[in-house]
Amino acid sequence: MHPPPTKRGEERRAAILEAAQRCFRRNGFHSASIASICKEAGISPGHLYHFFPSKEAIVEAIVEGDRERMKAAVAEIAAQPDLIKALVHALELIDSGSGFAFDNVLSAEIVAEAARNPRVSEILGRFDTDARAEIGRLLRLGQDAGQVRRDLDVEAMAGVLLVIMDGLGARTISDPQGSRRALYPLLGAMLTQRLTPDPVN
Amino acid sequence: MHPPPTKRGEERRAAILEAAQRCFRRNGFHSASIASICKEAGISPGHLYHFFPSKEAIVEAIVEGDRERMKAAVAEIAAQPDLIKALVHALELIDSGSGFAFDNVLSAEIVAEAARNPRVSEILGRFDTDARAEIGRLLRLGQDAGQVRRDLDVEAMAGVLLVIMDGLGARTISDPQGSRRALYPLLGAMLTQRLTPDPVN
DNA sequence: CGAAATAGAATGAACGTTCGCACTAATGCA
DNA sequence: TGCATTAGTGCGAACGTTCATTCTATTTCG
Repeated sequence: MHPPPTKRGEERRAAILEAAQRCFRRNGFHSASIASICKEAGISPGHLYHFFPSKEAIVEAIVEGDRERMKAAVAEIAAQPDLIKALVHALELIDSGSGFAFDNVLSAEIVAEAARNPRVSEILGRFDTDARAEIGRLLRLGQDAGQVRRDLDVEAMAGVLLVIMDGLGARTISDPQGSRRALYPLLGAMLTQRLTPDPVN
Repeated sequence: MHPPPTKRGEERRAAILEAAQRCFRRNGFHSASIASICKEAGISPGHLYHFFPSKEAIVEAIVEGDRERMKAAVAEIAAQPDLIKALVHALELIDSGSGFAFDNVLSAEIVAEAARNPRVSEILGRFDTDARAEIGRLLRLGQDAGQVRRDLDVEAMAGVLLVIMDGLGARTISDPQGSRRALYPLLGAMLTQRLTPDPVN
C-alpha cells in the first residue's frame, strides 16, 4: 500500500520529500511536525501515510537523498581534468551553498541525528565508507596520471579531505558572517603543497 | 524567584544542568523531555521550574557551558611550552572524547540547533569570535617567540584550525569506527610544515 | 510559626498515527 | 452501451499519548 508504483504516485512522493526537506531544514527533524509537512506539501495527514509508513521513514528517505547528492558532487570532481584544482575549488563551493548540492544546515541536522538514531547512523556510515573509497580512488587516479605525488598516503589524505569538508560545512553555521574567505588561499596552498609531485614550498 | 542565590541552590542548579546534559546528549534538545530531565535529576517537574524559567533557558545554559569548556581547552593549549606540538596533540584528543573537555555529540547538537534557533546562534557566534581571536593571539605569541614562521597569515590559520576542529568532531560521528587514526600524522605534518619557521619539506 | 523547598496532579496544546468516509477513474460484465 | 464493482486518491476528524508548564498541597527546617 505504501509505495504507489504509478507515475503520478512517484511524483507526489518526491513532492512530499521536498516539502519535508524544507520543513526539516527550517525546524529540525524533531520539531518539524507531520502537520507542517502536510501543509507545506498541500496534502492531508491521512494522505501522507499512503506514501510513507511513518515520520521516521521520511527522515530516512531525506538522509538517503542528501547523501546521494553528496556522492554525486564527489563524482563531479572526478570528471574535471585538473584534479587538485577541482578539489580545492569544490571546498570553496561548500561556502556558497548552491552550485554544490550540499546543504550545510541539513547536513548538520543529519550528523546530530546520527549520533543517537542507529538507523540514520547506519545510512551515514554506509555513504561515508563509499565517499572515502571514492576519494581514495580519485587520488590514486591522480597518482597514475602524474598529477599527485606518489608518496602520498592516499587513505590518510581522503580522511583529511573529509574532515575539511565537514568542518567547512559546520563553520558556515558557527560563523555565518563569513570571515572564512581569507582562509581559502591558505587551505588551498596547504593541500596543493601536499598533493603536487614537486613541492612548491 | 528563578535563580536561587544560596549555596545549596547553586549546587542543585548545577546538578540539574548535568542531568539535562546527559538527556540532551542521549536524545537531542527537542526529543529530551522535561520529565526525563527531572527523572535523571531526581526531582519533580514543578521543582525544576524554580531553577529555570523554561526548557529553552536550560538549553541556553547547556550551550553556554559547553562553549565555556571549549574556551578553557584552548586556554590550556596556550599554557604549553611548545605551541605547535600542543596544537597538534589537541586535535588528536578530540577523537578520544575525554581528556579534552569536548563532547562531540553535544557539539553536533548545538551546531544543528544554532542553524535554526537565533538565541543559540548568538551564543555560538559570540564564543566563536572569542575562539578565533584567542587562537590568533596564540599564534602571534608563537611568532614573537620564534616558534611560528613570521609570514604566516594568522587570521587565516586560526580559521583553518577551527575548520579542522569542527571537522574532526563531526567525523567521530559520521565514521565512528575510527579509520581516522592514520589521518593524524598527515594532518600534523601539514600543520607543522605551515607553522614552523624553517620549512622542513 | 512561616518561609523556603519539594512533590505531584492538573492543564491545555500539540504530537504521530489511525480511521472512516467521499470522490474519481478505471475495469468487468451484461 | 450502461451499470456495478473495484482500486486509487484524498480529506479531516478523532485517538491516545506526550509535551511544557502551572497550580496546589505538603514537607522541611531555621
